[in-house]
Amino acid sequence: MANPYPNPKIERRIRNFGFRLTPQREVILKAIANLGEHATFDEILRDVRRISPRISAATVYRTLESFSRCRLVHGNEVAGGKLYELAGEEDHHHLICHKCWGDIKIPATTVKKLFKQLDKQTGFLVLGEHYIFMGLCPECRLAEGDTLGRFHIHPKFRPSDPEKEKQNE
Amino acid sequence: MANPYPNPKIERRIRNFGFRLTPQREVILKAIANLGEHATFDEILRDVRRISPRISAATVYRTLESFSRCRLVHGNEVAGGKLYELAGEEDHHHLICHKCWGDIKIPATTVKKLFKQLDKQTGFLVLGEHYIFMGLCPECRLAEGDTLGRFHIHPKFRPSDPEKEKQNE
DNA sequence: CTTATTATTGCGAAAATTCTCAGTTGCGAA
DNA sequence: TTCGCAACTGAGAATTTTCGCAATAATAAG
Repeated sequence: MANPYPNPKIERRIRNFGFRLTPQREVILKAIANLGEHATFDEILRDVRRISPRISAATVYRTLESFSRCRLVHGNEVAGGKLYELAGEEDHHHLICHKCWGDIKIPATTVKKLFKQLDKQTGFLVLGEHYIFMGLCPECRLAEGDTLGRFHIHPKFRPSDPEKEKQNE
Repeated sequence: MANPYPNPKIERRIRNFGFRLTPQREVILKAIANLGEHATFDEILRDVRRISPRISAATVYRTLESFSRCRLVHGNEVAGGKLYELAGEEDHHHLICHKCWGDIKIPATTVKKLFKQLDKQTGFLVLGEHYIFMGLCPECRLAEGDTLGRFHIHPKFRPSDPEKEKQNE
């Protein structure tokens, strides 16, 4: 999607951290970009293998870790599993509804105010630029009834999900 | 520490969610309470086995999951691993310094303001009551130099940590 | 271009986590 | 108290994730 691999900014970032550019990493980065906002490990591996079937799972795990370290991708634990996303130009956070799993993206500036206040009160400097806040979106708030309390599992991580079945063939 | 097991509030919570009280869960809950603020799975399992050596790891995994669902414990991904803590009376959040790993606890009310603002702007109702914000504590901010950028691993999860060695014998 | 250094890779093994299943047992209802 | 349902447990299998290692190849220096 955004930031295809041959990108001087990205290359510089990787090298600045002492990491190296390899063909495998090119494929993996492209896969994450293609998959959009929130990709699971399985989705990434599948996409990677479509291009280069010989890339090992271990390499993908390790690359994801490396990319996280140089903040090229964000890896976030969400309701039962980890979701990856390419770190774009503008910092942002997510509001994810744990009922319909809708995702509202908010600019980092909205949250900056809180962080400034925390700084004033405690002297602590918050550095993360990609937090996920769980809760209820406007629609689900109205159509409420049960939810509150129960902890739902993200559809992508549910064992018997129609979405997942499709991909398994 | 707080909230030892024979506790009507806790029992009610568990049953309200359709979960059951068992001797194993009593031991596990006590272990988490004993271990204090942030316990790893290994620490919990070790503590549990000291009391009841026959409790299986699978049971501990499953119990931790169940307790999380009824919000009796908070499980949080922190720099390379998951840390568990008993959900106490007062909701709170954590500011963790990724340099010295100090932990500043802040009352939930401090963050409520942000959530209210998010509500006003988007209509989204944030429900989480136990977020962890990573960054730099007042001391490490001054003594800075390198850090920024690099992603550190929490001491409890470092493969060759003196802390961990002690326990392994 | 050549060379030395060292991060990276793929493989198989190891470790961690989840799952399956048959037997138990908590607990609500009678 | 007894009964019956369904949640829970332990053991082992299955799966996922990490690790160790020898071979490879990206990078920087000459």
